[in-house]
Amino acid sequence: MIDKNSPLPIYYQIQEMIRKKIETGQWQPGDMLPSERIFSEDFDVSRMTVRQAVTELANEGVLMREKGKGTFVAEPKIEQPLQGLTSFTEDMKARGLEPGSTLIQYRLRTAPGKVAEALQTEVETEVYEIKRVRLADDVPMAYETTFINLELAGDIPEDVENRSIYSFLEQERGLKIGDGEQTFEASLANTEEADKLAIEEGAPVLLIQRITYLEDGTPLEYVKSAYRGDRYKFNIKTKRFTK
Amino acid sequence: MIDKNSPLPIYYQIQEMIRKKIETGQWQPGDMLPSERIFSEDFDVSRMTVRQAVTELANEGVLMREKGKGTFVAEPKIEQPLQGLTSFTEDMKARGLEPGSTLIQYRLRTAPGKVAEALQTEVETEVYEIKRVRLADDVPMAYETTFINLELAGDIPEDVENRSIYSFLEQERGLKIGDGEQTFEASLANTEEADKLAIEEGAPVLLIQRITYLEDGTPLEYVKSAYRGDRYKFNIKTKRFTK
DNA sequence: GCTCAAAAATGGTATAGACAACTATATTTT
DNA sequence: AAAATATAGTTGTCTATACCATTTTTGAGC
Repeated sequence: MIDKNSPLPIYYQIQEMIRKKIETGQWQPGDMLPSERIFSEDFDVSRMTVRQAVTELANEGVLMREKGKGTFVAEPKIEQPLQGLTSFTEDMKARGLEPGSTLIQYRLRTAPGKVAEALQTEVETEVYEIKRVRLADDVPMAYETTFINLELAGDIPEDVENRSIYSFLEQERGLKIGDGEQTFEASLANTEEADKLAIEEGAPVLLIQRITYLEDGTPLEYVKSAYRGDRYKFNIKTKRFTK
Repeated sequence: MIDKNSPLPIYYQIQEMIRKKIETGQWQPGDMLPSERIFSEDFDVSRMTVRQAVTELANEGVLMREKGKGTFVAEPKIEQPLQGLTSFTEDMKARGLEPGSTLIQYRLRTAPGKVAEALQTEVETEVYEIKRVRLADDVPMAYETTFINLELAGDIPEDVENRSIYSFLEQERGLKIGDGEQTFEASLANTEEADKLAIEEGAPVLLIQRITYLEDGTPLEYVKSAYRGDRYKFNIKTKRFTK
């Protein structure tokens, strides 16, 4: 199970082993892991090496340590998805609403200046421009324009409207999504937004812009969304880093 | 500098020492730190103890390690502070603006229903209610109402207006701030907000509500802020957790 | 059964040392 | 002068051990 001759560090192998046990459900949330001493005996490694593996997982929130008690599989916090980066689809589901979508525009074009800048490409780069009205329980919730780098994403079928682009790119294209940057801003609905969202011009809208990066740091998509101010609140959990 | 008889762990003392050197500018971004071996000799501690201190700081992004080269003070990524939970004061400084504050109201009162709920206390609980206009380079940026549990925070001097409440509570009260929950919402300025922010009634405002928790999970404060929509964008970096 | 004290088990901190992998510099060889 | 080689310095990984603080379990005595 642990290969001391592997080029991969032992602590890393232990980490992956633990992750797998949790992923496959062999270890359930709340379950106590073998103690560090047991671990080190079973794998014939030093306890400090086990700790190096467990410490990282504890920092990630996968495991919970309690002095004198043991190390446990952490509960998958229900709100955790919103802690990070979510698609509209995932967001609405987490709120108990049925996500939907109406495709307004779907085309390939060269990247506008701001988009090229955000995606760190040239203005000649071909990008998808996808405009959708996003529905929650069949009521307009947001008007969203997505720009995706064609080179990275490959062909995107036009029927994305009813599924999460994220899950499509992850499952069909094997892209690994990493971090994202978002900005939030309050504004008033312009004519187009008011029309698509079925609200009055000048009604409050929450503008969210997001740049999504792959795990290697390459910008994948740039999304501008206008959410109805009267129907949508964005929730996020944040962690304080000591200065 | 390092006290082996202190109740605080040695690695923690080293951590704080490094932080202070960076904060005070004695160590500048890009500077190379003394090597781990030098550190361990100078402080007469084991190298592993030094590593424990440095590892955490590297994880936080304060330091950068490069194998074969050394450990360096990380560039203070402009957006990084906003990755976590920041006070208005810290936020504005990170944007290169001079934070200021005008005290509008400062009193003790029993907690209103929503506040009691957010702070997980009873409505009879005494809380501070502090209303402040927050300035950036002397221009109104946000109108903020803070509720803080008296029992947890103890007496708060009235001159908080010119400092960060966070830093006061951390430094003077020894409270350790943990996570926070925030909601973002677009709205239109009501009469009071318009007056305090020197904008028109009905102008767009970004409403941010935040509950701040201590490390042990106890709610410490509940803050409602109205930011000028024409002057403020909230930036955040988020990380995607695999489902 | 109950209580209290002792023992065992657990994670937290710390040591002293070893070798590996990588980088930069100095030195030698060509 | 250029290239190859050695050398020193750095972080990365790992070992074996020790003691501490907290929690749980055990067991003796009642």
